[in-house]
Amino acid sequence: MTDNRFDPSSADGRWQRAWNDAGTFTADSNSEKPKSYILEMFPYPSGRIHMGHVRNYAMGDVLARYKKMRGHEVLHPMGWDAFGMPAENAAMEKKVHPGAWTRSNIEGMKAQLKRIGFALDWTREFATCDPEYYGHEQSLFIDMYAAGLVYRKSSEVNWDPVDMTVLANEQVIDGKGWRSGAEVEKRKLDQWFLKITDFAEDLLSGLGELKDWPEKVRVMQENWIGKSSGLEFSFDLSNGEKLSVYTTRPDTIFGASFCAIAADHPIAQAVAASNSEAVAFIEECKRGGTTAAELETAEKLGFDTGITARHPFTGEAMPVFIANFVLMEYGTGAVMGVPGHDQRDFEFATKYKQRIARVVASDVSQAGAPMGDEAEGGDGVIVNSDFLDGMSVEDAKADVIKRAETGGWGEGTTVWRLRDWGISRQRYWGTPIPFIHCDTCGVVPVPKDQLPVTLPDDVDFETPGNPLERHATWKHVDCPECGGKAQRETDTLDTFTNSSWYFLRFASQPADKPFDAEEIAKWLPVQHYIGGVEHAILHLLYARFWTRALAHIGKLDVKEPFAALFTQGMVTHETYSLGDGSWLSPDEVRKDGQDWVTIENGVPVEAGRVVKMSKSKKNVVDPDNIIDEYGADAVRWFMLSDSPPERDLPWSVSGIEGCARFVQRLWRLFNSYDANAAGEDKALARKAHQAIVAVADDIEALGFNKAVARIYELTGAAEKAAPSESKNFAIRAVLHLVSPMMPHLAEEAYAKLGHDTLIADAAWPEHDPAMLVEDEVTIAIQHMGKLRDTITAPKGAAKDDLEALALASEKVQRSIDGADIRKVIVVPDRLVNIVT
RNA sequence: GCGGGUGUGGCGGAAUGGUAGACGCCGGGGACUUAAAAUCCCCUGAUCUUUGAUCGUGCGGGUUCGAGUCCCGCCACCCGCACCA
Repeated sequence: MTDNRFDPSSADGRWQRAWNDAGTFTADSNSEKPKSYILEMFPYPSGRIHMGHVRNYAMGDVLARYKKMRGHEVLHPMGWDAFGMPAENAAMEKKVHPGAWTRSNIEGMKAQLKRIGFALDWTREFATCDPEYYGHEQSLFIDMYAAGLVYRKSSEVNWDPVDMTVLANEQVIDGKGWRSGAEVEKRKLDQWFLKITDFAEDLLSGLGELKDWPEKVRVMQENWIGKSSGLEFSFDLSNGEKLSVYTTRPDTIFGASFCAIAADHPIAQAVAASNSEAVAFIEECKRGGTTAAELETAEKLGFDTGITARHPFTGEAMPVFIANFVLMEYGTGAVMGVPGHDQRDFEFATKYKQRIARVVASDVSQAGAPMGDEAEGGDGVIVNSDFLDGMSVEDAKADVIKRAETGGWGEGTTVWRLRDWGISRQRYWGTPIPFIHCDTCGVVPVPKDQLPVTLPDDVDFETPGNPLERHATWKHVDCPECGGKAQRETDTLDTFTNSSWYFLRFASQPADKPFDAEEIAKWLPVQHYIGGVEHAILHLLYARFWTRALAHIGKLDVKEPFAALFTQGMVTHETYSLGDGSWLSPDEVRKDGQDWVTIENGVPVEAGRVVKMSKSKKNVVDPDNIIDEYGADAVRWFMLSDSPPERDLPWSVSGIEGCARFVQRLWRLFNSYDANAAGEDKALARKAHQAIVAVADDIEALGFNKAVARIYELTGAAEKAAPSESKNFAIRAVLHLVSPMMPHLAEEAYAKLGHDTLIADAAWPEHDPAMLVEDEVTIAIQHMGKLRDTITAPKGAAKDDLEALALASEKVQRSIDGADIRKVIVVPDRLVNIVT
């Protein structure tokens, strides 16, 4: 260690050990201090920490360290979302056990995280594949079962033929498996479900209170829950049956000219039983693609069943079609067609020559106005609708619902897009569902004293499918109730279950139960939850649901687990390709003048778009290599600089070099500290006090890029100043302000200044409010709103004085050029604007 | 189509309706050095007739003494959702 250079390779590890040995970041639940729970979404142990993790955790780390400096007891834990398919895929490809693969990844990634110096409480670390953790999860699942929140039903599932597993609706993207990309098939299986729909209303209304969540995420969840209200009612059919339909526009009922049912609607199936043309049509419907582009262009197709439906008011007989645009899964799987006021119905009616009537108009006088070439969805008054004529859309909706309910042929209902959460997975590497199937007793929960139901180790992945299913002995057990021969459930829980309550286990981890409600109450809700926006719907909705469900069954007194959510942007990097579709990694190319060439043989390379770092594009930069070269603090600083945290951050070599230079620049500044210096430098002292306040405000608002800029400014000012007491104060301020971001450098300098305590334990510097105000200000002088001059005036100068000073300016007089002054606007301490 | 977001120098980006471009990167010039690295200093939105002026925050209007910021109407790009009745 020399005075002129800070050496991260020696200092980083030394301070990391010091924090570890002192237990600096171990959270004390019994502390009297105000508590802060700072959490970043825990990683899946895929193998390596990537830059996205580093950025995510650097943000949380600054918050955690800052809160600690502000006198809070901080809980900032870390663990591993360790169940999941990649481990099984690795098992198949590399012939390693999923557990061994996962454990070794955890070990490596933990070492990587430690090298970055995060202020984490490692005493609370766990992996979701620990039997202790998933055993408690099984216990909670059994509790939910007892409370009626878990049920089984035979249902058609999305079957991924490659991964050999069931997928949740959310895991099916454009009809393909989210991981394998394989075309998803439909299969009927007995499945386990969680009743998330019981909480639909609550999950929706709760969003309104999440003021510190991004608007975007709340809207996405709102759309996902998809509440709509309308009328469900039945048509009498010509074959004697009834057809139930759902509509959000009962006010347009007089505009109905046909009915349409889904291809897999029971009535459609019945028609198909005796009609081969109907069979062919239904087949065709099922073949249709489900991608956005296909749906956009897909023609509305229908098949006339020959059945008619009787209009409840007019008695008109309306044809019933099987139609390709009606979904069995939503509403009743059948709709009334109102072509005048629904675009899909309009297209359908145009093709199949159905009546297109106007029943809503801008004004009663427009009742006879012809329809245009598309449906009219707008508001207006009801026309051509008998007793509804002249009513507003809203009034007519209410009136029709009332008449239906009075007449007993329908009722006002709420329909949700949200479905119950199918949690069965035909997979090995997950939490075993703790139930036993007995021929005599049915489905029986595993007694709690027999938990955890652990995964067997001796499994093979040579054949596709679920290893638990074909294990020789694992599933064969005695029934806990009758003692007869029975079989274990071989499905495991969806991995999203594991991440639905891990934040509770971090806060409280007793051995004998999942968590302690009183301990939870000390920490929850999480004050800052930080992670990627890709979890906006699934993980965050499921976690909100679990928290509510556990509160509902009396395990908790918390409803919303995450008070504030922050979704950070991605780390991006330029891409390099040879132009033939193959990608090159950043360390295979170099810059040759303005162009890029390969290092190996100088072949020209195309520099492509700046996109998220990904293995497939090979534009990945490994944090370990960067830390080796520049040290942890430079990487942390880069992750926080420049881009606002919610936006993407483009990685660049010159950027990290700049950060590393700044580390050394700070080191030189800290070394210029002269304990014997005397005298005041009021301007510098003022800047330091202002920075103390501004950086704190910026960090609290998660404006890390702005905090960084202010630290640069204060650093620059301190560097230029001559030695003085004020300069020393400014240096100490910079040291403290930068310590959450560059903790290693800060500790090293803090020790060098003679402290034998850790700066991590130090308090945020105090500021003097009197020092925040300047005593001189620069006043802008404008003529007609255009800047003409600036003057320096004492802070708080009188308006008249400022006006006089402004008019005395030669530049201003030249600009006015003798014109009549009509008005002078004076904004104290800001500007003077002369209007002529 | 619906919903949300974003548009400011060569780049990332600052700016309670009040001096647009803070801060960083890149680039240019200089100092130190035998030389290099490191470091330090200066310049760096555009244009012009350059001690100064004009233009300039996606485009077109408006409100205002004053608009990147507020209002109206557009455009482009990004993200999410989607035959959801």
